[in-house]
Amino acid sequence: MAATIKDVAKAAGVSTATVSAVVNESAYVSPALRARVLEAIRDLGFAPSQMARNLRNGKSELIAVVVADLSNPFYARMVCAAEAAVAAWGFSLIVFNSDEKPEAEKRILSRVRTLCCEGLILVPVGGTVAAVSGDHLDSRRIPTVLFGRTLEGDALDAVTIDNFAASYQATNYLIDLGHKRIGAITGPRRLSTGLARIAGMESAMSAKGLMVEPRFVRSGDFREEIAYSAARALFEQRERPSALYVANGLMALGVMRAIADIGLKCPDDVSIASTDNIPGIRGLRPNLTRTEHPIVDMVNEAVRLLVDRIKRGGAIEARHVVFPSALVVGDSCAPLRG
Amino acid sequence: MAATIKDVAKAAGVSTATVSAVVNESAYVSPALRARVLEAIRDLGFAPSQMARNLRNGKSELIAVVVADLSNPFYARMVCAAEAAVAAWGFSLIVFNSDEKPEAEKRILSRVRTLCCEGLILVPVGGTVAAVSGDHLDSRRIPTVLFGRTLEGDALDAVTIDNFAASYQATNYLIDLGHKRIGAITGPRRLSTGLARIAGMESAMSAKGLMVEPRFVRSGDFREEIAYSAARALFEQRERPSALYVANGLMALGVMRAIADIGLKCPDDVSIASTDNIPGIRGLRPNLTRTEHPIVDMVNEAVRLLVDRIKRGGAIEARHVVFPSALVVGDSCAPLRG
DNA sequence: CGATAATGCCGAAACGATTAGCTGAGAGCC
DNA sequence: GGCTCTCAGCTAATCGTTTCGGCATTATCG
Repeated sequence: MAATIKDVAKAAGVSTATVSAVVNESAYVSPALRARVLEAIRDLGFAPSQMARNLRNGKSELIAVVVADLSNPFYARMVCAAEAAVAAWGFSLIVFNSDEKPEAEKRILSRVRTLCCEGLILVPVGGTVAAVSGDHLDSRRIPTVLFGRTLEGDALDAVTIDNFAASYQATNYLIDLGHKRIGAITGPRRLSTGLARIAGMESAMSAKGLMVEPRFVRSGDFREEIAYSAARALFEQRERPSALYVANGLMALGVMRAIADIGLKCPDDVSIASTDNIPGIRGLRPNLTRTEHPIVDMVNEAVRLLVDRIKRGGAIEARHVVFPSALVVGDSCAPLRG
Repeated sequence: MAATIKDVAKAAGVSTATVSAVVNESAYVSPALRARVLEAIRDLGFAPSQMARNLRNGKSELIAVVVADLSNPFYARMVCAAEAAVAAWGFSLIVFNSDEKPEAEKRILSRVRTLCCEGLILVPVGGTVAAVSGDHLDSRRIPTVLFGRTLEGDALDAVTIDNFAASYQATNYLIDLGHKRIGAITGPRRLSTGLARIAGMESAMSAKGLMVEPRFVRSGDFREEIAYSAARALFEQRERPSALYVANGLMALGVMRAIADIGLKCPDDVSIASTDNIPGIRGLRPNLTRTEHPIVDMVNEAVRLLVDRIKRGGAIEARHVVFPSALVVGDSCAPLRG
C-alpha cells in the first residue's frame, strides 16, 4: 500500500505533526529534521491522502455542475467554460446530466450532497425550490448558483439571459420583414425560460397588433427530435406560417432539417429566427438569424458568484445577474413575398 | 453544520453502528429501530459524508475523464456518454480539459492522483507514457483507459477507432469519384490519430497509383480555426485540389466555412470527405460525407474496461479495442468534372 | 542565579464514517 | 432451572490527516 504519514514519521524518527508541518510548511521545523523528513518522504514515495485531508479539513475542492441536457451543445459548451473557470479557482468539476428529468435531478442532488461538493451550478429541471433544496435547513444547503433558469419562491443566486428580450428581438425582426403569420416552436411551459420566451414573442406580436395563432405554435420541448416532428406537423398543415420563431438553437437544427425534408426552402419559403444559437457551429448554411448570448461570460460570472458564496459563508443575499441578448442577423430570414 | 451519523444516533437513541446498518442495509435491524432511525435521518436531513466513507473504505467513487479539447463537439459528446456510463456503474465523473497542452495534462494528472480518483479515461496529448504515468510505482498507478489515441511504449488499456481504415475509406471514396488531385487537412503528426489518418490516406492514394502532393496538404491541428486558415491558404493557391480529405469533423466545419467564404461551392467546385463527423449536427448542408464512429459504444466499452480493471485490481494484461469506421455518404462530394 | 519567555517538537484528539468483536437477553432443550 | 445458542445492537478501533495544548529545553532579563 501507499505510505502514510505515520510511516514517514517512523522512518524519520519524528512525530506525524512534524511531518505534517514539513509537508504543509505550516510551522517552523529545524533544517536537520526537515531534511530527514524530506528524505523519508522521497524514499517512501509518500503522497498525502487527499481523502484524509478532505475529511479533516471539511473541504473537497469539488464543484458540481448539473445540466439539463448534456447532449445539447449549449450545455456542452457551458460545461467546457465551467471546467476552465472552476479550475482557475483551484476547484475540480464534477459533471452531472439530469436529462430534463426531475427524478434524475433529485437523485443527482443527493449525490452532490454526499460527495461534499463545495458548490453547485444548477440548470434546474425540477421547477420548485423544494425539489432542489429538499426540505433541508438553510445551513446545510450547498452554495448554489442557478444557471439559465430560475426557480420561483426562493432566493438563490442566478445567472440568466434576458429570455423575454431575446424572443422579443427575434420575433420583432421577423415582423419588421413583413411577416404576419408567425409560428413558433417553443420550449416547455414548465420552465422559466420556455415561458419567458413565449411571453416575449407574444408581446412583440401584440405590440404590432398581431396575434399568435395557436395552430402555428408547437412545443418542441427544447429537443431536436421533438422539434423536428413538431415542425413537420406544423408545415404539413393546409395553412402555413411564413416565418417561425424557434425557442432554442438545438430545436432550430431540427426545424431546419424538417423544412429540408419536407421540400421547403429556407429562407425562400419560410423564415427562421431563433434564440440561443448552437455555439461553435458557425458556417451552417443557411446561417441562422438568432439572438446570441455570452455563454462564457455567463459561466465565469456564475463561478465567480459561487466561489464568493463559498468563501464568504452563507449569509449573502441572493443575486440575480441577467445577461443581455444580441440579435445576429444571418440569412435564414427573408422579407415576406406577395 | 451538516448532521453526522452521531447526531442521528443520538436522536434515534441508538448507536452509530445501527445507523450505519440502516443506511447501508448491511445488517438486520428490527423494524422498530429502523423506523426510528429513518425518522431521525429525515428530521435531520442526514446524508452520510462521502469524505469519511472514502477515507474509511479507501474508495472515492470518482472517475476522471481528461479530454484533449472540450470545445470540440466530439469530446463534448464523449463526456456526455461517459457521464451516463459512469453513473450506471455508481461512479461520478470529474471532467478535465488538457486543451492539447502537455503541461496542462501533467498538472491535471497529478490533480487526479491527489483527488484519489479510482479510474481515469484519458485522451492523451503528452505523447509519452512517462508524461502520463510519471515516475510512480505501478502499485500507485491509477487504473487508466486511453481513449481515441494510443501511446507508444507502454501497455495501457485503450479504446480507439480504426484511424487508418477511416481515412482510407474516405480517400478511396474520393478516388472512386474520379478525383486525382486530392488534398488534405490533417491532424498533428505528434498524435497517433493524426499520423494514422495521414497514413491511411497515403495508402489509399498509392494503392491506386496516385501521389499525395505536399502542396495540397496542410495541418489543421484538429482545430476549427486553424483548419479554416489552412483551407483558405490551400485554396488561394494558383492550383487547387479537386477534393479534400479532412481528418476530423471539427476541421471539416472550418473547411466548409473557408470554402464558402472564398466563394467556392461544395461539392460543385470541391469535394469534401472527412473522418469523425460532428455528432448531433445532422442537417448540415451540404451533408458531409464522412466516416462515422460509434462514440457511445466506444465510451461504454472504455468504461467497462475501466471498471473491470478497478474491480479486479492491477494485474490484467492491457487490452486494446479498435472500433471499425463506416463511410456515410452525404452530398459533399461530386464526381470529377472534365 | 532564578523566574519568565520563547522555541521546537511531540502526543493525542479530532474529522465522520465502517466494522470486528463483544454483550446480554431471550429462546430452546434436556 | 441451568445450559447453550442466536442474534440484535453496542463499544471501540480504524482509516490518514491536521492541529491544539503541553512539555522539555534553551534564551532573556532583572
